[in-house]
Amino acid sequence: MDINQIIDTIYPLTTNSKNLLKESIIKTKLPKGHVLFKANEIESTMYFIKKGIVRAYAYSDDNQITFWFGKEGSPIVSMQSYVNNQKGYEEVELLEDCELYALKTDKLQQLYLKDFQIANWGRKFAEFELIKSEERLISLQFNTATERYLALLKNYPSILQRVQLAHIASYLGITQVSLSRIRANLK
Amino acid sequence: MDINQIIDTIYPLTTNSKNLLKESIIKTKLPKGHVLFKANEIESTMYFIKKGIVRAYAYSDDNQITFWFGKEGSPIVSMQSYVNNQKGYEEVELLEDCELYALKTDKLQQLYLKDFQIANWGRKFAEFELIKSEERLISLQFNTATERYLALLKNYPSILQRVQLAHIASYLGITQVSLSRIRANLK
DNA sequence: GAAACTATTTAACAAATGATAAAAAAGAAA
DNA sequence: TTTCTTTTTTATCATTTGTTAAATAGTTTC
Repeated sequence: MDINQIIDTIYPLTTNSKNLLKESIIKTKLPKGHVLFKANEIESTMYFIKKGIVRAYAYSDDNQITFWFGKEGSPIVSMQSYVNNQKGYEEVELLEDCELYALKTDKLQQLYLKDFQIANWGRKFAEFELIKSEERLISLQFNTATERYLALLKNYPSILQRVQLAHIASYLGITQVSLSRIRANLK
Repeated sequence: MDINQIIDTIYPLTTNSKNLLKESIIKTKLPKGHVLFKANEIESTMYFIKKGIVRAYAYSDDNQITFWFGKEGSPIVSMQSYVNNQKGYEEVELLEDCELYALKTDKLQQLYLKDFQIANWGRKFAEFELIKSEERLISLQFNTATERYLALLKNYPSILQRVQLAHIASYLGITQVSLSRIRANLK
């Protein structure tokens, strides 16, 4: 997905502001398995996914628990770093070879204080992420594991081809054994 | 909690911008039991809580499931209305007599496009709500019901004195019977 | 293709939670 | 206080999910 489309979907900018923003964005390629963010670090870069799929996870005891998947068009941000300049708890791993757009967050913060349009773009960015977060929260709190699994397949049919079931299970808040059982019962 | 403090905690504004924002804010009192937001409506007002406590809930079949508590200083917003001008799924009920600051969201949207400071204020507002939503999501996905109950008590010790256990149970994602059992086991 | 490795499923039992009903406790009203 | 109502707890049994271990299926490497 092209960077122009990604930017405009969030909030359409005038040519001037858009160029200002794009000046700070660099395209990069990184291989499958690369760990983009590490836990307990302040991340200075955010990304948008041009091509590929990634997961964010955190450790609970020794277990990795996946709590987010990103695909084409998704932003990759460590929210604690982005918002509060503090260490985050999450790690982000590339599940496929990826093409990413990289953006230094300190540059973005400067633009927020300099450019009116970009400030509103940043507002809409946070608002849309908030909507997504709320939807996921409601789904975790209201629906059973089976319902969440079916909803995930509906919203993202190709995920089974792209992501291991172990990651999907922890994303759903259950063990892999439980997911296997759920899948067996659906047949 | 005073409106100046609420505004400044989100993002400190210059006197000018702050007055502009405060011009659109009206103080109101509403009684315990009042339903502030109804499901399937576009809400045109957002609030900040000066005094009191409220809950947001949605229906799952015939059951009300509480997914958020607001207390002094909290904003009350129907996110779907606020962000997308669409109907929300939530209802908001006052659990105590409340003093609220009311703000018409269309006025706020106008200010976002007119005042640079207020645009950045709105950005920080969404960012902080996003941080809170992510924290809650992680807690639902990573922790057991017992852990979530203990964390709630720690973060909000007076909640037991102010909110019925039935609301707390559904907030934790369990039945009231389960919560009773957890409380009994902790003794 | 065989061996080695990884991912997924199945099995068996334990622990946690749900559902329903009833009892007990707490609070409100007469 | 006494009664009535609401809230919370307890008890019982069903269902779901967790844990551990083993079996099967799928991939990669030589």
